[in-house]
Amino acid sequence: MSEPPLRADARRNRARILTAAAEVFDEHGTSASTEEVARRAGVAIGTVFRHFPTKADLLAAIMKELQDLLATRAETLAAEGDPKALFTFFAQVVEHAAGARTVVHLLAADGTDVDVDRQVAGLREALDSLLTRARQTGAVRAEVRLDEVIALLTAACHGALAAGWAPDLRHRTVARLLDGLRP
Amino acid sequence: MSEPPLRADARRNRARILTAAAEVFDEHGTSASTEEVARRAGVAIGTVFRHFPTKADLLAAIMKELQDLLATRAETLAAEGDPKALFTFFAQVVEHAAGARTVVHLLAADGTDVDVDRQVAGLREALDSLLTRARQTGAVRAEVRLDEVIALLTAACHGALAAGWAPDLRHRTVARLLDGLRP
Amino acid sequence: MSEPPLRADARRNRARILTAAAEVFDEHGTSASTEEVARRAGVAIGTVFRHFPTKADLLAAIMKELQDLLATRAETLAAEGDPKALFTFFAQVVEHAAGARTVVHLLAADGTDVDVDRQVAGLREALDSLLTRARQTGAVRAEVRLDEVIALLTAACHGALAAGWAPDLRHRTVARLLDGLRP
Amino acid sequence: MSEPPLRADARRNRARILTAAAEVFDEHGTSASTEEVARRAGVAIGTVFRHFPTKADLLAAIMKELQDLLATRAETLAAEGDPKALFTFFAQVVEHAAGARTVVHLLAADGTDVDVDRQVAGLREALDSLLTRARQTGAVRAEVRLDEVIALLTAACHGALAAGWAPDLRHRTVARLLDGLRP
DNA sequence: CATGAATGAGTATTCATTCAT
DNA sequence: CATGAATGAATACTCATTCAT
Repeated sequence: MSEPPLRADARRNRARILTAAAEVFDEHGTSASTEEVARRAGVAIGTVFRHFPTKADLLAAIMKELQDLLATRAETLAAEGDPKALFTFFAQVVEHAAGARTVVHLLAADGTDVDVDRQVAGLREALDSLLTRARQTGAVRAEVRLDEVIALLTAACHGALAAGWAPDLRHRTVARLLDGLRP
Repeated sequence: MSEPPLRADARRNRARILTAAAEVFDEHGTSASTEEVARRAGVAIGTVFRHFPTKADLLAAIMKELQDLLATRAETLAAEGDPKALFTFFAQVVEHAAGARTVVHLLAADGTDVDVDRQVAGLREALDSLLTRARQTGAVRAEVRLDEVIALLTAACHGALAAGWAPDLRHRTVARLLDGLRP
Repeated sequence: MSEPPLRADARRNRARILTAAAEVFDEHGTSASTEEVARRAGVAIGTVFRHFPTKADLLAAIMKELQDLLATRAETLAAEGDPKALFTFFAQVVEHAAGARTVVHLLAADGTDVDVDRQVAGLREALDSLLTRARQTGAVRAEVRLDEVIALLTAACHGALAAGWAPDLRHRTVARLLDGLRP
Repeated sequence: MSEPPLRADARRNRARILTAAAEVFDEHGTSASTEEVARRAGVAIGTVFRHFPTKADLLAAIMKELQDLLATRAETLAAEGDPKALFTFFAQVVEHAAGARTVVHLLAADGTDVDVDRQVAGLREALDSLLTRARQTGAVRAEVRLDEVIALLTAACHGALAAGWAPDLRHRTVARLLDGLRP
């Protein structure tokens, strides 16, 4: 279970690769070549495969990172206790997605074999807290369920990304989506 | 502009290829091989490339067909004069998207070079009629704009497809989306 | 079952590839690269893979060809009715093996996944005829069984090839082997 | 010639690596990875290459060890004076080969660059003693020469290994081979 | 026009070997 | 000396596209 801690240079390379991969896949989609990732990271191709034995592993690792980031952000918001935190978070995630393909892949399976479902688990809990709080304070209608919220978020991210909504349209669209949750 | 009329067998082949391509790309995504399309259509690979000089051309043609289909359907609904026709159409499109990747590609560019924007034009008009009518009768809030409706539809289609929402979840999610448009 | 007949150029290429492959694998072992085979055959790499979708398929095809050759030769000898035909055939095969790795691979599995056993079937029958005849005429002891003959032939081929026996030694060794079969 | 004596742990590592390598190459053939050898030996890959600068060196070392083993065994048998010791030894070696690829590689070069000929020298002498004794006592025909015996042994080992003869077939085949040496 | 064989650049992955830690 | 991360050449296989039959 607990791997031995990585050597300093290895950890640095792992990080570099992840960063490069996120960039490359954001720019050219997940069909971009691993070689390009290696080039951008400034390492040899073998190094990429030493850290991530498979392209799918690399993709999964990117998603994991992103998931951790989002989950942390959601937890922070939840801790602050603002009843509208759900709306804030929702909008933030969509904003992020507008610029980064990867967010979208985190929220819904793509075509890749990466099993996202399991990875969304962490995010799910965070969203659940936000939703519960919003319901309790009446910011959201009582019958709105967690899976619907996730579905709407997924849809918005996909849309924002794939359709390339301009900022203004994006904001109005998200507003309409959130309107659907209000009492 | 005006191509010479195709020979009967050529026209039949063109149709077969389009049908086969729609199936194949729906099943395996746009990364499916052109060879597979040819196989399914029962023609040789050369024939596919004679009709569609590029894989992108083939994809574009599929979308064009789908666009025509949806536009027609929207116009029919508009002609019937039901104030809630917009909702009906919206739901229908999402249902279709749930089973067919291609709808999604019609509504938003992907990674392919296909210029969808121009293709959505026809659909745009049809949706505009539906929206106008819905606004006039008060089925939809006055400030809801056309681009928002398209954005929501795009998002829902992408979500339904990519996330593979089960029917129940799909219906509830679409309901929430439409709730956002109501007064 | 019955494939459509190949176009003339395709058949020519197929033959060229087989010849080239036999040469290359004889020279460098089965670990030689498919690219080298293509180069030697004067075709592009894709062509090799169009004819033989897998390296194993290519190897299998070579063996099949060789098997057919040997089986034919054995049948010819059997038809002539010489009681010592088994000895003649045995010696011939070993001579061939001395120069060509591939013979050896026909007679025994290697490390490759090629299922030789099934392929030897044809040869087996031919050898059986020769052995039966030899037993009937008393050229070979009654208790000698077919599998032993095959085993000895396998062994001799492997030895001749791998150890690179000089002609003189090869002949004497085969003589000793055959001595073991005589009454 | 005289290397500085190895440190205790270094000597232990060398031995471990040799044992592991013998196992691994027996199981997966010489194309097995050096990394796998390291893993099995419980050392890092660098350690393997420190002891054996090249994969070929590692293979050569294994063979050297095996050669010493067999030579010792042959000498012991020769010392005991049994006229049939040659047969016994022959059978033993083949039995060993049936389970261990490495024996085969000892007796004949393969595709590797290892120069086996020189290595067989020691074994040659031992076999010579056995053969001489057998000839003197009439257990073997007078005209049987040493190189033929070696060739037969080589052949049998290759056959037993590559063809995977079942025990029963193996015994009968060896019996036939030895029959060829008898008066 | 249709066919399907040929092309060849592109991709993920492996592995012997080197070298900084 | 041992470690194990980095290297990068090599390899099997795929696929859009071209073109001779």
